[in-house]
Amino acid sequence: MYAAQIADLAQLLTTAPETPEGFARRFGLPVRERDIPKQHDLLLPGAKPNVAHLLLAGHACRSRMLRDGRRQITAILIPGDICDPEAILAHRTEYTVNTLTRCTVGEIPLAQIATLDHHDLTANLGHRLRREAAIAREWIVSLGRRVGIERMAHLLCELRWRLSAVGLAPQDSFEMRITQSDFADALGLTAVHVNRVLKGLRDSRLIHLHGGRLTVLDRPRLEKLAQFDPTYLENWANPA
Amino acid sequence: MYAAQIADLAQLLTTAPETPEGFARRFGLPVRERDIPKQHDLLLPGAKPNVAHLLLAGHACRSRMLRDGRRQITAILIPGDICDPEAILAHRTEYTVNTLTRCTVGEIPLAQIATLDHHDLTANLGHRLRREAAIAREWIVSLGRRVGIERMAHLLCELRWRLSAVGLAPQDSFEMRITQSDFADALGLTAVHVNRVLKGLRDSRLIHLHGGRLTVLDRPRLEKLAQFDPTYLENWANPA
DNA sequence: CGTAATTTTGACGAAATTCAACAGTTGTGG
DNA sequence: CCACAACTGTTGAATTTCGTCAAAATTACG
Repeated sequence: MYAAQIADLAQLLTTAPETPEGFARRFGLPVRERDIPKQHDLLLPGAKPNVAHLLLAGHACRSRMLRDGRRQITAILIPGDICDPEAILAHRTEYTVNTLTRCTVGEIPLAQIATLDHHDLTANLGHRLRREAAIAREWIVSLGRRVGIERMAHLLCELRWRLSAVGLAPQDSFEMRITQSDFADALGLTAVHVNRVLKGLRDSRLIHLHGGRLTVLDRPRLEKLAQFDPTYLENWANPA
Repeated sequence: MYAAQIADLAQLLTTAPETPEGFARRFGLPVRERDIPKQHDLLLPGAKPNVAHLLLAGHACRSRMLRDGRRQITAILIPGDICDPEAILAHRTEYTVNTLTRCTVGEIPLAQIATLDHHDLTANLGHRLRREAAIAREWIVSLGRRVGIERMAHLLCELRWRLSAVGLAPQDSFEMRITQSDFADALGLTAVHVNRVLKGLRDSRLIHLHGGRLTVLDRPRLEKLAQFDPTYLENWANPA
């Protein structure tokens, strides 16, 4: 009975998230809204959550810490992303999720999700997981073969694209309150070097960054510098 | 009718691949064996293959090339791995797959796979894809936050673990005919630096490398240097 | 409005790259 | 089976990219 509804979940890949009430009305799934402060843990590795976490507002990340304090962010989450998609299937998280800014997350009970049509559910989640895998591959390319400024440029291109896809980047401008230190942990650089790299992009008149809002001033030139090819983000319009 | 058989496909995650005849007998799937020379393309991005490629022998990789010739390997494939798991679900490859050594691949017609129980198939493929995603996350950590020698140590720990899991690394020793230049493209380093890093590991008596065979001499110390935590590879024993 | 967090800048150092030359290995055809 | 060519591995010196340390300027926040 939920089959037609959950199939529409695909829509969440291409539209901005909404209020829990609207979500519940559209998809027949109860969502409990919760606000989390910035720089807080949302999930720990090995957790067995009984709710799925849908990011409604703010920016979060998956990250891993080495014993000596070095930290690497493995994914940046934006509104519309599910923080722990594999936990829904495997009932166990693999990583830490923490907030980068103040976040609003929607909690959907796994018991509710289990009542959905299994075929549609795995199709939708598989879809998201393949998309995330494609993004991870491109991060590997960035970290391995792009120099600092190209790496930053590529991440900004990716974020602009993804935010734009959910309607959160009008006029190539979007809210970006992530700390330079967090950018560093995502890009495999130091905070100091991130600062220099951002200055380079500003001096080249490629971006404008002020008051937590980032504007891409010259998208073609930024994408050329980053060698950004959005193919890996496209072709995900709808699950089979 | 194939349900029980394909469920056993999980076994391929934990046993060495075998001859096409044995495979066909065990799983009821026809496999055409094919030999590919080293450094050859096996799949190109955007291809719509009508067979799935199971690596039976040798080493291959997924890779991406930037316009200026820089190349990054995003995954190393060993016997038992499926080269293009998402192509089975999405009917479209996202990346290039090329051989690093001479390879034997088993080709399984997608039409045959389509006859299998859908639930078991997605469970098995989802399983593989989640495992690969976990490996990709750890590569991101390596490329972002480990220095050269740690990066190489970590990759060798990963390969030893995975090869051991399919019975191809007795006494912590395994065949490794991958070029230093290919190691470089996997680790985000230059071939020259890979050479120095390998010399460092040899001089520290952590590994022995001769005649295409790599032996881990001091596994605890190598894993400590790499901060290798195999959790991300474990817990994949069987799909749900 | 004051304190903490973050950003910015400079000087210096370490990790990795580039360039170049040479040695060793592998593969091939005569 | 040898000779040769092509590829792969090894090493040194100079250079670049990025990191570390430190301090000042700016911004965010209770």
